[in-house]
Amino acid sequence: MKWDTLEEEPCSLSRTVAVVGDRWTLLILRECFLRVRRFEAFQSSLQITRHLLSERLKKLVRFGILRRVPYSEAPKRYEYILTQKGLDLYPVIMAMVHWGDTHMGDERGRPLLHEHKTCGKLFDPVMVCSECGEPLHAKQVHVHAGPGRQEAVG
Amino acid sequence: MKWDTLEEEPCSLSRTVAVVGDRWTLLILRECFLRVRRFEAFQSSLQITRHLLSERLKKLVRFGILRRVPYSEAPKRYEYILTQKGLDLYPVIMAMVHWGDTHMGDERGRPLLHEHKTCGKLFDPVMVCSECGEPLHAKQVHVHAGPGRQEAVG
DNA sequence: ATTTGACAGTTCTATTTTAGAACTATAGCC
DNA sequence: GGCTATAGTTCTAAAATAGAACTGTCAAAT
Repeated sequence: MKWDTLEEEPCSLSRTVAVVGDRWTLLILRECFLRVRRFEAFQSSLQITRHLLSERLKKLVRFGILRRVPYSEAPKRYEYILTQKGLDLYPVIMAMVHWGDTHMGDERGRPLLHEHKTCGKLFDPVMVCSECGEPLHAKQVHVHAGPGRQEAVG
Repeated sequence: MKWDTLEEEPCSLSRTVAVVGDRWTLLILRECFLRVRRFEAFQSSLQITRHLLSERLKKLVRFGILRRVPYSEAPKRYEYILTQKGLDLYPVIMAMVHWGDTHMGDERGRPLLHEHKTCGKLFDPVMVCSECGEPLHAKQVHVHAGPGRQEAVG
């Protein structure tokens, strides 16, 4: 497959996968949501090679998910901060965390607990229907072709 | 990094990424949710090489995300069906689809529309707090170390 | 009875990506 | 001048992926 054109496929999943669909990118985003911002900090917490980290950060900046912001003038140094587009990936990351909590746990219990500051409680993320508010399940959803596609895939 | 031990890291995101964190696996799962079940069907709709498709399907079966179910005795033929563990990946896929709809769209509009059979309406998936039901935003969440980890990462 | 086609893979080589380590560059501090 | 911190770049070796061809089973067509 031509990964360089994946982002133009008439499929929103493909387009998302084109941008964040690899191991390192997802792990880098985890660090971003844990407030990591600097090259050295990413590198040492992930043990990613400097070369790949550099590449992935450039790509995330290019797609508008991170902003490269100077924090020192001399020498010039930058940090990488989530844009709104990047912050909007939170449900993707949290959905993966929740699946891992549910299906990949061990006897030691959860690695992290999440507190919702708004209500003060420890929570799990739940995906609901924007219209009726009920939790979503794959079997209750029917897919239609939208305007961005000729015929439905299934 | 040692990808073979990623699934044992004390981090639910790492563990999830270890299983579904690559381009082909995510695309294969999309097809699964669109009711694709057979080797030839995956191969022709994704244009994935047969070798990689074979590998990825084996891996998904090994992790209990797909079940390999015979549908013909002679010749022996199998199809791949989502288990409950696999169906539980729906929020992950839908979160990615929704992000793509929101941030990677073009002038043609959405490729697919989703109808919630329960309420009959076209919807978007929304991630909410299990405790108070409010939509989740990264900045309203505070992370604590859980029992499965010694010290918090951030 | 032999050929053709469908299906579900496996095997092989060439190309691309990633890992791992070393190197570059700027500037502050001792 | 030498040491450290930070943010990269460059190089070679190893691993993963692409692309095409091949295998094996059986049914249906010739």
